[in-house]
Amino acid sequence: MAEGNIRSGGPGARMRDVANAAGVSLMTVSRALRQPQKLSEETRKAVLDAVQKIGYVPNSIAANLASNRSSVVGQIVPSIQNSLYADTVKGTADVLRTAGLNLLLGDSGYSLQDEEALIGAFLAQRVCGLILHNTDHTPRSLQMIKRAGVPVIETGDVPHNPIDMVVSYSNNAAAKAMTLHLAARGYERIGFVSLDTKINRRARERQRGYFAALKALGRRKDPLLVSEVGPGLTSGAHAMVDMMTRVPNVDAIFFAGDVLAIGALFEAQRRGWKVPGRIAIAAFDDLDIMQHTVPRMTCLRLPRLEIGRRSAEALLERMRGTVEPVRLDLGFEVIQREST
Amino acid sequence: MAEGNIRSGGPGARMRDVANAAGVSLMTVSRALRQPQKLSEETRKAVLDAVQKIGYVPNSIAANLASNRSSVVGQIVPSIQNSLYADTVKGTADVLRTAGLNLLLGDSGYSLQDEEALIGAFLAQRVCGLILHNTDHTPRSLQMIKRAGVPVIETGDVPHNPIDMVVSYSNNAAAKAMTLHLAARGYERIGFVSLDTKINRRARERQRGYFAALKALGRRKDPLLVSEVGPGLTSGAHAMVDMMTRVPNVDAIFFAGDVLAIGALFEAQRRGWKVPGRIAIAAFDDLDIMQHTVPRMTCLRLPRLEIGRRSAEALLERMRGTVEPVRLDLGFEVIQREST
DNA sequence: CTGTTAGCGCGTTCAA
DNA sequence: TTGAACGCGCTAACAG
Repeated sequence: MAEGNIRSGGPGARMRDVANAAGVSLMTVSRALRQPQKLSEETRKAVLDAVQKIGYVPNSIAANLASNRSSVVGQIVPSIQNSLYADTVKGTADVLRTAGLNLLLGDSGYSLQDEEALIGAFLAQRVCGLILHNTDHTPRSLQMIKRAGVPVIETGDVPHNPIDMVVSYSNNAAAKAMTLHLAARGYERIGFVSLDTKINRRARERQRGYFAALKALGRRKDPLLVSEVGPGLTSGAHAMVDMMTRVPNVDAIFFAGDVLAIGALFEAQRRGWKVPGRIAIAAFDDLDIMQHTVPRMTCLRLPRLEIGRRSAEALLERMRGTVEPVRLDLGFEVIQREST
Repeated sequence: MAEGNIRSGGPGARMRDVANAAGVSLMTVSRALRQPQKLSEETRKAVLDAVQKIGYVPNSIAANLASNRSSVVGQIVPSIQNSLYADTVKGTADVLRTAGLNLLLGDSGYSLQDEEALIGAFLAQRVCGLILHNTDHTPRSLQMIKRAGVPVIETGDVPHNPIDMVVSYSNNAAAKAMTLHLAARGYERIGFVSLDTKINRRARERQRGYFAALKALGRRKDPLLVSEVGPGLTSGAHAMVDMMTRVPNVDAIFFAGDVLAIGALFEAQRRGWKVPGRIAIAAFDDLDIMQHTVPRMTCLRLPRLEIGRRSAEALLERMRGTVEPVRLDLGFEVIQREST
């Protein structure tokens, strides 16, 4: 566990000191801070004045231990750098703040092993809830969570077998909807580019949604129109060029991952390919930038921030006693713009 | 303080249970987990087996209280959603993880009051260090930090009067360098757009750097060539159009904030303005996207990730006993591309 | 190498 | 409305 840590502060006034300064007992100070209405006005004022004067900062570590409560929520995202997750984290942080809770944040780097390690560390910190942007977990992760009995929110997809609560949208449904949308606009040969479906369930679900749409349309899967690439703008550019080389008459490509679509659009600009004249491009997620590119990008709008907010709220609900596990599908929206 | 929290877990095995199961004392279990080399191999193995079998998750809350150590670092950024800070957070998180430390993350929303509240909450959690992406703080913030005696890193600029440690680059120097660079490339009337300099010290320092460059060049400040706007792509677009309306012969604009430059570039594309023929555009920060736009964007490269990493490392150093406060200026780099 | 004792700073539970 | 005793789960400091 934690090694290179430090003595966490200098002298640091304790509650005892405040009690002495105010001429009351320990408990009175404790109450003044947590249940002010239970004290007479003058006592309360005396205590709070002493707190101010001494500059007392409560020790929530001790409070947690004594009360067996915690005021920290753990959230684990696949990548802090990815602005999509940043939105969700922001939503969570906002709601938690208003409730006086704090956020312990972890980056799993898309690795289930790392997620497991983080879950262990967070449970050791006795978080009062976990928000996982992932629906696959190692057996040990599941075991630890069950044993701890901590409320959990899964997010990022709708799992078939949720651990506890779910706040998300369906990758499958979203990808299917976009594919059908493109077909409805008259595109005949729609390519699909995503991240690695073997290690990334969200990518896999999106690909399944794409296939489901083809089936509904009575079209055949064409392996040449499906590709999986790494993350990043450059990947998107390459994927587009490769696919157009293999299948010259492809007329639309649906990029179901990160910033792939933007990379492709920029590459098309560089090569002077008309979008959507030569090739139509659709993206999965409505990043801010999608409505500023030239042409503006057709995409799906996912409730990123809302997922973070609702997740935190679901946790708060549970803490207030609701037992019914929240299972929310927040849906999505197809945004038609000029790129298709 | 924390209100709507929850009993943090079900039964949850304690160290006592492990001790019983392994037939040893409490301390032996504690040692097996934290100083394995101090135990005989067989004892250690017996204990660790028991830990596995029982599924024991240590209680770091209790450990913290008993040892007066903490394994949590607090980091406060102005905006989690801003990908610049996300990079820094990522750097911090990575280094902390390898050291077994955890990250308590806060979003101050650019407000000193909110920063103060977060600092209070983090100190209550007895964090073993603070990383603040800000060099201005309320008096109460400063007082709390001093009293707590916690190591602090300030980041995001080089403060004249650091609280403790600093890991950053100089906004002033960077802005000056870019302005000089533009002048050296032959631009005569260089505009400057930033965020609000009244509430944002980084913006202020950048503006000062721009003015310093003008002075060094023997050019006059022209108020019409200086503007302050809100954040966002749209702001950048408007700022450019406004400035070009006011000063038709402006030949370059240096956007010293967020994604302003990208918004401007897209607007130029929409209007069919040649970049840099009609107007040259330079950006402050080397977002990934800067090297993919058409034309690619001239910008400053700031050591975002490195700031996060080094900050965490400086904290670790301090915890290992180094008293000398780290004061690092990690510098920057001017990246010349086709937009200027 | 292992165990025992004492207490970290606070909240809970009672009694006053 | 206020206070005293006790213990949360663990580690430090010692003893063996």
